[in-house]
Amino acid sequence: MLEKRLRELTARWLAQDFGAKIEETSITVNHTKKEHEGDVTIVVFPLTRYTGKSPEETARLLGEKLKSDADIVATYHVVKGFLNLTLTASYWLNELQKIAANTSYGMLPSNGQRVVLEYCGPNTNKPLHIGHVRNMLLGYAMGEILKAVGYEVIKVNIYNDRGIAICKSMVAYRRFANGATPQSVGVKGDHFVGDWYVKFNEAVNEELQNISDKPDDKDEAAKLTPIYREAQEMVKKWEAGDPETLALWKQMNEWVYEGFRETYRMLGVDFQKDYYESETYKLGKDIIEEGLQKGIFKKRADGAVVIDLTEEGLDEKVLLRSDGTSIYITQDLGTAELRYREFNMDKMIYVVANEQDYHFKVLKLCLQKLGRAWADGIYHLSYALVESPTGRFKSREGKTADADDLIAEVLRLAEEKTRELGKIEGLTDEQLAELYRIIGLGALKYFILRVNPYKKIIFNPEESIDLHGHTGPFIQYTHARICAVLRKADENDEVPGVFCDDLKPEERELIIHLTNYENTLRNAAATYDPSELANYLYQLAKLYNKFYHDWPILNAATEPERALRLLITQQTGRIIRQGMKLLGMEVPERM
RNA sequence: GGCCCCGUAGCUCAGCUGGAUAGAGCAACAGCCUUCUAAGCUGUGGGUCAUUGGUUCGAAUCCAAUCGGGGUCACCA
Repeated sequence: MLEKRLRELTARWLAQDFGAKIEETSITVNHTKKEHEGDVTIVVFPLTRYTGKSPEETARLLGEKLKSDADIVATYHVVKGFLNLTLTASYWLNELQKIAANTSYGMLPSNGQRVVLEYCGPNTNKPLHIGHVRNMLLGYAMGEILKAVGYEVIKVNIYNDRGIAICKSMVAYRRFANGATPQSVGVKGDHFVGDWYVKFNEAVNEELQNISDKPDDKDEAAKLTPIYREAQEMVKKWEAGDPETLALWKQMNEWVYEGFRETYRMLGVDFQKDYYESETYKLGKDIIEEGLQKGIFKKRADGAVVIDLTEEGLDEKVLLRSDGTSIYITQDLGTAELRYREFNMDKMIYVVANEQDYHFKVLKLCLQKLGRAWADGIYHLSYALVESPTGRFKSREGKTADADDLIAEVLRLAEEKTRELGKIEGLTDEQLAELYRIIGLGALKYFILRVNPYKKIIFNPEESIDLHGHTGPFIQYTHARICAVLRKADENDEVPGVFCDDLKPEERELIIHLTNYENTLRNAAATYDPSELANYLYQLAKLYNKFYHDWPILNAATEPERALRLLITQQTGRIIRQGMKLLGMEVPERM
């Protein structure tokens, strides 16, 4: 790699001419800023303490050295303490050809490591909302990026399928539905069940009016209503294994899963394994026992098991209820252990909202204290909420937060815009529907993925989904353009052979950017941040559009120029397609 | 109140382990389609990088404090 090589050469120079031993990593090699001439820049300020010379003189000496030693350096310029190197055209041409010849460019060899990636994690009492969408897009993209850099990835989902929430839907259904089904009323299963959840809350409010002398706290008051008590009863019946309750529970959850599967398919996300809280909620008690025996956990006077994390700057945390039943963290401890036994993974990533930062700190600490070496590989991919311009999306606030509605809306926008532009003659209805889907989802997915996960997203339903500028469709459009060029090139049956030996600035920049692709992937994986890839692809598309605008490709003045530009075009298209795929986005061949 | 995260152009966001005159998009205005897709390209205006202090050759970036916004501190998940 170029930067590494320059660092080595610089370090060797310092050693030979000045007897200085320095860490290669302490030498900064950057891309040269636009306003200066050059491809890469070595910052020489830190080197002056070894050379004992001024920054300018140091840069000049190093420049001379590199120019004579490294045959890839064409010229150099010194600006203050910056050494700007321009590499030879043949170096860049060679890099381009290496990329073109490498069929697995952007797919690094296996690193022998396995990662379990948990994402989505919905409750089964209501439909998916925009928060889940961010979660799923992040989780899916992260998984694909990790695969690309050499991990074996097992994506898993966890369903919170039991407890008071689903029982509320069940109670309302039993009371008011008269045996209706999603099929009978023509409603998607998860929405169907969610509607009964809403109905439950309405019923609570109605019954509340008949209760005098109720507490000020609304949640406390609700617990006094008959229908709420019925829900609590149902939780107990469920835990007791009452057949009738279990049957209804299974039926309603199955409706929900059917609905979820449809949304997953629409978003293009997948899971290799599902976990259900109803199956894992009792897990973890043996770990609690182990912790007690090792003296890491302790039993409080009231019987609850706790861990003291005050030394780590946290609090004392309850891990098991005083009545001996599991709570969230108990089962998460158990599930983690279970997964390690099943998969023997090197890393486990949880894509979960940042509200649970504290929980995952505790979880990781507990496992580490228990001596689980693999716990070091736990990473909480924490992401911030998606908010409306007026603040947090409330599930009751309306349609805008619902995942399915959101998807439908972006598809509609894509169709409207595509029709308006009218470049779609000759496409069948199926092809058109496919195109709207690709573009609409591209807009939505890119909008969410381009933002750093730890930053909150302000989502304005009216304005946020754009098809111009820094967007998914912009990148998709660039790909469609590239395809159009390549189609026409094929017709003329040209064979790229000889290349021209000088590079236009736009060509040079594109090639440089293409050579950064694998590094970007590694970075995105190491920082668990798909937005790095998203922004890289935007830069790439932008550079290509500039190049496309400024230089004729098919009608280039000379054959070597034409061949070079076609190769650049082809490789740019390839990286766009690949990178977008990792982010979960498709690219059309025309639009 | 303790702890955690965020604060960059009117709006939405980049800015890699400290490096040159802080960048994109949207919105506004002005241009570019007899040549490969104008969902594009070019230009103009727009900034006390929340504030103050510190670290050093150099700070949007690191440290501390302050001010704003959010989260969390449940035997909920």
